[in-house]
Amino acid sequence: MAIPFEELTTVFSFDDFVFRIGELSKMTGVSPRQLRYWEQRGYIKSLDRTDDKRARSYNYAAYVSVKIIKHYLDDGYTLEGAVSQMRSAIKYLTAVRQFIRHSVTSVDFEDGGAVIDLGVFDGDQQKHLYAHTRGTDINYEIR
DNA sequence: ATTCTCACA
DNA sequence: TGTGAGGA
Repeated sequence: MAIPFEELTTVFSFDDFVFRIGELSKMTGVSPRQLRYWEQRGYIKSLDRTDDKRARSYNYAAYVSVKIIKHYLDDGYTLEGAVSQMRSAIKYLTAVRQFIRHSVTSVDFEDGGAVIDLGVFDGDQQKHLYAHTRGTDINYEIR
């Protein structure tokens, strides 16, 4: 029984994850003071604050950005350098994510491994490219 | 209990 | 960037 990948992506939305500054701080090891400062500098952004919500809130995208900045910061980069690395990393991640979103149409399982449908392969759009994965080993098949 | 802004012995 | 004040 193949799982329709698109349904999973609509049901499982990362945007449903929203954190406040204290939570994001614990999740990333970055102090609330730093988070506010980074936002002031335009490095990260919090969700729009409506009249009733005076406190900042962050989505998953913000979490990823902070996590990446923190990574390079710990690696010895300056804040500006870490932010630069974060921006390019986000570009790569976005490109890969988009590719996967549009290429993976379904996933099935056969004898312990996954069979991932990578969509139409030929110009006539009659055949699909399948990736058979077991662990880190990947074999391709046109069917 | 948390978060916010502002100022800085 | 940290910290404390004074509010909400």
